[in-house]
Amino acid sequence: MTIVTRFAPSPTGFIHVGSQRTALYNYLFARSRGGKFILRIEDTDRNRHVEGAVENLLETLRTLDLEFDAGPGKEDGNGPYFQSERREIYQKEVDKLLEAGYAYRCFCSPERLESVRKTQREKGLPTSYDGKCREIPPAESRQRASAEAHVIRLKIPDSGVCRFHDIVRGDVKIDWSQVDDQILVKSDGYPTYHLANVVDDHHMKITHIIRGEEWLPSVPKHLFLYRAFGWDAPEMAHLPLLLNTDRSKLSKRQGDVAVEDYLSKGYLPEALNNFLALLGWNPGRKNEIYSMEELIREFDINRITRSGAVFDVKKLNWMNGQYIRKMDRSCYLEEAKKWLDDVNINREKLDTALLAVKTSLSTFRDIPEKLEVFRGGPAKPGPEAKAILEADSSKEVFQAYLGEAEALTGLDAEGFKALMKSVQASTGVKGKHLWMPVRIALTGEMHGPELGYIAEYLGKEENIRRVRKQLEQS
RNA sequence: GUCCCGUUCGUUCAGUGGUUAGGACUCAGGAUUUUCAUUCCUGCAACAGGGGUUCGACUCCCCUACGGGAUACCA
Repeated sequence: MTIVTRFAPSPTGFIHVGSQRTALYNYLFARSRGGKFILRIEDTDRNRHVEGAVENLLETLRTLDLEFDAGPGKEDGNGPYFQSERREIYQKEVDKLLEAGYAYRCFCSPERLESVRKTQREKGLPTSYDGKCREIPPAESRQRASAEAHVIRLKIPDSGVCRFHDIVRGDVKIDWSQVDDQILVKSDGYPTYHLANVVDDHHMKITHIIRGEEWLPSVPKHLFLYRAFGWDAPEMAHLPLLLNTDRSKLSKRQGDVAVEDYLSKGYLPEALNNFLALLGWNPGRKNEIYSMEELIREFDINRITRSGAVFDVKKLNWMNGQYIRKMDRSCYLEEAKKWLDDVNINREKLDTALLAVKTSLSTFRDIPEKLEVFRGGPAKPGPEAKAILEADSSKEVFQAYLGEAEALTGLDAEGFKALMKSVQASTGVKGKHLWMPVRIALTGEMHGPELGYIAEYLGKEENIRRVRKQLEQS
């Protein structure tokens, strides 16, 4: 049997990182088993329609390298992949349900429903539809349907228990009495998620549903639908939720939740995938860094964790830094150049500067700040730095430095090292006492990237100018 | 309120009856380095509580507590 999974987001404008993980797991599972991964757009809520959301979604999925085998713009005969374009299909299917008595029309107003719920809650009863329209005779129902606003509801059994198996949760049982007569078709004629997802999953031959834990309580409704239609239900795996630091459901209030937010903050898609993959699953090895190929090779749906996972940015930062450090020279430079914030930097020697800060980055957005040391003149030294500059040995170093530097034709990192070596030889000053004064003379700071890079970036003339200026001042 | 799911270091993930309870992130200390960063080493730190079952429970069962989710003409 060919495995078919799907990612079925509703296009609300951006992809939640939780959704990214769901998509990723669906993708990994399908790929690891030689199956197919499908993208379906769940746009049945017209009130939540967001312009451009689908385009953005497709673009983000592309960036994340989660390629689907069928979906919008990639038809395979089972489409269309927008639910809004599948209304005739739902209509046809729901008619069968009506015919067979598994569903019924409900003419109750939203106001009445709200008041019913309210009294139920006050009495401590589970809130659910009270079944007022359940027993309207078919003929009368049909007649009223043409004139009155109505919805179509599922006729859930009122006793017994629904048992099912979930790959992540194991055996779960829910009393049918707890299950509501779910609305299948809204008064505007659009299907609800419950109807649409069952019908589509069947028609699209989905074999495994991998989705968030919030859907677990709805499973009986879906199972009832499969049974009513006479279809086999797919296997299911309900994923644990992603949480805020305080363990509440990951929300916008407490930080970024959109994939797009993280991308625009300079996180690499690969790092994001790697990080999210390990939130709720692990291959049982000590390693933490996995390429997409490795994730596909290692992924095992039976090793998915059951409890919610806090989205820990600190670890993401570390991991992203690992990915940045691992990038080869040209890839790194190409990416890094997208993150410059102004032109106040020597373009010709930009590469030198960027390479110099590579190991200190956790995201690409750190670049402008890290590049600070390269632009403008040296900073004004602090008290501690000043003390170092004023030491006698420092003056000796500066003098020797100038003498040696003048004779040079040019200055690169390599040449700088040689230069320092010979200054050390001629002055007898070494280690910290040798390097610190030079660092401070060149940058004004006591910390920063490797000095060789800085010297190379400044060039011979500027080196001499700054050191001379320092010597004259002290 | 009702139903469902969950609970191992601060975080994340291992560990499925007998382990000095392990790795990673964070944090602290140390080494390397011209500084910072990197890298490496070391350390701190956990089985929610109570009952069972068992010769023996982090591991199995029950209860409690706590956390989360669902209870929409949203998905």
